[in-house]
Amino acid sequence: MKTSKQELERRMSHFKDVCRNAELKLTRQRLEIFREVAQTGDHPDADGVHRRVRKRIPTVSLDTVYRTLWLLKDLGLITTLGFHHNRSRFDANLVDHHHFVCIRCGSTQDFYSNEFDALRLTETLKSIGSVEAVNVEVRGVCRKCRSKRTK
Amino acid sequence: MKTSKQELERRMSHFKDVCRNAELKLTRQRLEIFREVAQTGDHPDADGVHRRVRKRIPTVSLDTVYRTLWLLKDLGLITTLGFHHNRSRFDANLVDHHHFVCIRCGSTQDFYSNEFDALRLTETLKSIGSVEAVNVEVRGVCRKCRSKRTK
DNA sequence: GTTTATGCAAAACCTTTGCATTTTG
DNA sequence: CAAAATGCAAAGGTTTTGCATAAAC
Repeated sequence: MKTSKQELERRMSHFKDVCRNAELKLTRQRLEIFREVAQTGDHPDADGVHRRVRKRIPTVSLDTVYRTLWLLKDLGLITTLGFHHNRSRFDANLVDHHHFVCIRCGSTQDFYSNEFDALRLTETLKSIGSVEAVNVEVRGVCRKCRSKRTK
Repeated sequence: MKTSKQELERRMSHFKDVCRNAELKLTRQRLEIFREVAQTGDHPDADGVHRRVRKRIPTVSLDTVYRTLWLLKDLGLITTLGFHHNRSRFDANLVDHHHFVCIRCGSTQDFYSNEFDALRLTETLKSIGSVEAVNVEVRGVCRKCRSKRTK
């Protein structure tokens, strides 16, 4: 699901604010790299971001993409999610949400659930440590993959 | 939490059954690699398994450990879980459970929760695909790390 | 004895780092 | 102009692969 124009603009503007506040330079690379992650509904890896940003900035290098993505993570502008095929993947959706991961093709879709968000933390859990985030990962086979091999 | 003697024996015997069924050879390496994962309560990466197995079989190579771990996964005898520092981690606990991951040290602890297991799948979710497993990942700071830097 | 698994070494892969050059504020 | 970011190339770390040797059935 692609990000709406409105939401994208909100994210871009927040991104600029945070950069200015942190006295970070607003380079064309940073703008395009963030826009790419903020714009897409899937959860691209560094190489995917690089490939797409290169369409706008043909000379951008993969290491700049990596440096920028980790920087964005440090700034709290994006998060990382579980790997697939040994690659980190990035997500600019900061609203509480959960993931459906297809065990065949690895595609990940966001979904929302009041019930999942309302999960109470058990006593056992509290004794393990202090909780920062609860994320539900649902694994299964997505529609596309199901229709491919329906036996 | 270490696996009980009884449970370990159950796992070993299941492992042997599955191998025989698949006409796979029961080598000393396979036995010790599986035993190592089945025995421990933490969720070691390939290097960790290799290091520990080498105590019993000093000549075992890292690539055999990898090949065996992926084989065990294909056979459904172990599962992989989210990465930490770019390393795959392995888990022989096949009973429904959830994970607490420490965002500082990366240690992962299993926990059980009837409430979490009973999560109903919403309609939205059903439309995304068929569900195989629901896993809750709780991120936070574990007790050890909390006592280290209590500011 | 035949088939399969192992160990070795080298390759493949993703990610990070040092440094000269370019760009931003 | 000073400070910081980029691009390049090379290194670092994990995982995979080809092939001869060794082990299991």
